Amino acid sequence: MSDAHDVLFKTLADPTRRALFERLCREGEQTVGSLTAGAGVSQPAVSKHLGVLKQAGLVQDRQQGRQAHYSPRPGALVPLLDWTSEMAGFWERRFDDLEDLLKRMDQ
Amino acid sequence: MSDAHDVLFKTLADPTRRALFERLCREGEQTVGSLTAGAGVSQPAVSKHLGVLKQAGLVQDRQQGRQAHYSPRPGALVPLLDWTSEMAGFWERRFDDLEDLLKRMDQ
DNA sequence: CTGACTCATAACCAATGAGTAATATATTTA
DNA sequence: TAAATATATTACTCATTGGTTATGAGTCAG
Repeated sequence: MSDAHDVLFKTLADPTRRALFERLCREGEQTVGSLTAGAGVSQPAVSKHLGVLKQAGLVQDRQQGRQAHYSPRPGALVPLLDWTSEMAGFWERRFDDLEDLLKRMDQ
Repeated sequence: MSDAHDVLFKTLADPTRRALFERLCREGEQTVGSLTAGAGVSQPAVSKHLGVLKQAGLVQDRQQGRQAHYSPRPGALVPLLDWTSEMAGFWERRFDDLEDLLKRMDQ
């Protein structure tokens, strides 16, 4: 029952977590320490959020010594983009139908 | 602190609620009764979800006698589409930069 | 007017989840 | 080896929320 959309929406619904993901998208790969500075929460909280983001396939990590470098995973947002476009598309189509109907009635 | 993206993601994060919105997008305007049939939950639950969707600007309602007709609100998904495109765009840009760098190194 | 019908609201319960402090693990440095 | 550093994990608390049943408010039919 719990499809890809579910995981994506749930993961991005939390503002702290979404902010972390945004920073990674804007600024590229960063360590947990760097991300913790600026996030308004503790280091364990950041670690947990990164774990959730990783589980959702939104980020990947690379271990280097005692530091963990996280970066956004390209393509992870595609299902979200698809879903949104599809939903918007349904309305568009119905709007076209309505316009067609009105045009036909206008004749 | 709680911006439009927050409301949209939080609202769409619940699968039951997202399913209701999807049905409205696919099939167009429907009454609460019609929506309750098929949603796996009680009528009050559906009403509450519709209230949240309405609060988020994702749907609108129209009263007709004792029935409430709900329909998706066009344009409500635009901020979501924008955000997703923007995030995907950041990676794109960085990817281009990387390619440029590799090309320059190749010379 | 009365009873049936449609939907919203109220009151409550159980589960989820985001946060914390404390601690464990692993790596670098002195 | 011992201390310091970087991150993950554990155990816990607290607020939020999605679900329920019961009921209220409004509308239509007999």
